[in-house]
Amino acid sequence: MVNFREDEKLNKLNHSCAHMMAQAVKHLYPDAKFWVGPVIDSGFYYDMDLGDKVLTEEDILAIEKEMKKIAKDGKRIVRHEISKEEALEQFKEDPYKIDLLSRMDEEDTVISCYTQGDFTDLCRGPHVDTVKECKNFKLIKFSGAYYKGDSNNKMLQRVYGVCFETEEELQAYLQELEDAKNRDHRKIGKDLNLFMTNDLVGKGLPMYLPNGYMIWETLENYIKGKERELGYKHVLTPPLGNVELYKTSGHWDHYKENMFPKMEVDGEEFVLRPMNCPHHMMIYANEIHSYRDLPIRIGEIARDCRYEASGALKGIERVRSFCQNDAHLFVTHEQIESEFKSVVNLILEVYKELHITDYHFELSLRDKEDKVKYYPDDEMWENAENTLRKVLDDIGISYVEKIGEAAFYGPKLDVQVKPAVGNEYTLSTCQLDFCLPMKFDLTYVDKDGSKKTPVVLHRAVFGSIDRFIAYYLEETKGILPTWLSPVQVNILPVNNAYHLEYSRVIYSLLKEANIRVSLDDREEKMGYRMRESVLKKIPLTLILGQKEVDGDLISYRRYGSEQTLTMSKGDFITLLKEEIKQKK
RNA sequence: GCCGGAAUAGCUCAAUUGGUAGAGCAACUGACUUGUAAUCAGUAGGUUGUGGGUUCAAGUCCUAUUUCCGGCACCA
Repeated sequence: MVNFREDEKLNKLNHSCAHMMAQAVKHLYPDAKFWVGPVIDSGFYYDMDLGDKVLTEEDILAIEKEMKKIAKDGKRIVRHEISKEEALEQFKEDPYKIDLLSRMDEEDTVISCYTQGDFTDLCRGPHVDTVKECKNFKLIKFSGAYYKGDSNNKMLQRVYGVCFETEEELQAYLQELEDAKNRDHRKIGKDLNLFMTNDLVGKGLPMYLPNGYMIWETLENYIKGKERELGYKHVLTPPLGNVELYKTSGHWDHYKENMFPKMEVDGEEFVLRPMNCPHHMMIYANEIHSYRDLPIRIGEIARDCRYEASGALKGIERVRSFCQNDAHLFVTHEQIESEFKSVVNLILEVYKELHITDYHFELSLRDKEDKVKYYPDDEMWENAENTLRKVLDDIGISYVEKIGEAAFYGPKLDVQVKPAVGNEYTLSTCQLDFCLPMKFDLTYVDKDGSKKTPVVLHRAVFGSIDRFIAYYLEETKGILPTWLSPVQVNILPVNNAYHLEYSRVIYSLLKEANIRVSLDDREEKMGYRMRESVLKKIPLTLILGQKEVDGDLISYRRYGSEQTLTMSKGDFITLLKEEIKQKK
């Protein structure tokens, strides 16, 4: 999908279009005041103060109409410069402009403005030459947005739009947006009967249906297998714990607002756990460890519950109860590098095997100024951050550094992906932590007999299984590879009277070979059953009729193909087994 | 949580300015006995998310509430 911010031409065009929209809004709402109107990856927006006015669908149409008029009129966009003093004087009635001007550097004594017809706005530019060039635009969506992104502030009106050089490009883009809705995991999940929610159970609490759970279980077994190969030991811990556990870890202080409230039982206070690190810390603390035991790798498919804001909930991507594919690696300082590398390599390997290609790495660092959120130990942070940088440079993967995105206990490497609809999110993560081991007094006995504090790596390859399934459904448009498909083979007897018996034989044969197989023996026409098989996106549909019975053969049709191939039973099973093994 | 929008049969959707809640698919029954994306006929299916209100009359208007959707804020 096109990126408006990175594409130089589109960036300029969309920025100009944002100005044109502001001009149209000013025509319709003369008292309108404007905050910022940047170009973003998906187009442009403008944040506007319209007093008490809240925009409606009709208003947006009216703004579009006014924009068309302005574009048709085709005024030139003219740049001119004024001094900061002049600017302060000119915009003294506009608190938003004054705010912008006050944020500029001391050295910025000259301010640039852009004027088109009756509209002037402060702006660095650059812009296109005339508003005529902005005629191929569309306003996409609108909503309230907090002034300066702070929920304590007033809510402004934000309108999003896109602008292209040609009408054809615009239409193609709008079509892409439409198509994206069709691969939304919420739609696929409903269509394929993968998961559901129920008001009586509660919002943000998805339930996996047999098909969805088959995908879940297959992914769980896959990742646990990978982890076992790397020496992870899996454990099972309860989804709640004493609130003291979280006071000790620091999570209570940092996140109690986002936890389900504590409950009292027999004089003790419990919380549904928002994460399972503390449980794993206690498992480590359960026995004395020698330096010879490290690294110790504890893994768990662990259920956590978080009180996510109601407005944040989305399908199975953001929920209030989910399962992390979590693990904690307890290591010595010397082992940090190699273990961190091993985790990154595991992530890369899994992505490769699952054919995930559209992702990028973010190195999330602390904000040095934020003394509240981050554990106050400069040396620790410097060390941790430099270690992560070194490993990433060694492996040779590119990443962007994000200041202020670290966890309160340490820096982390996040793998970011973008869903069909909505904002990008973290799929996998690996976090370095010098902090929790100290808080829980974790130790190991070193060579010289002294007690040392281990370092912990928190990591999740499938951040949460729920979210991973959401992402994978969107990546594959619901057309899952055979190894992950809830039903791998669907058998259609041509005529039950003559071919059902043979179909049952093949069904048993596949079942014995551990293939997930179904037999559609309903008294319906072939076309009807074939249609359903395709709609369910079953990878392989077997057609068994007289030809197959006589020759002891099978014929199959692959999803997405109209070809039918015939081969021996044995060859088919071999082919299938290989395909599943290869995760194609 | 905040700003807006939506909610009609299991699913996808209809229902003039307020005036008898419908259709297709799915389900069920029967006929058809089938070679690659929908065989035909019939039956059943609803307190229009929920609670109040306005009205002779409410799916439609008002109000509260729940859930979902689009953004914002949040995301250990």
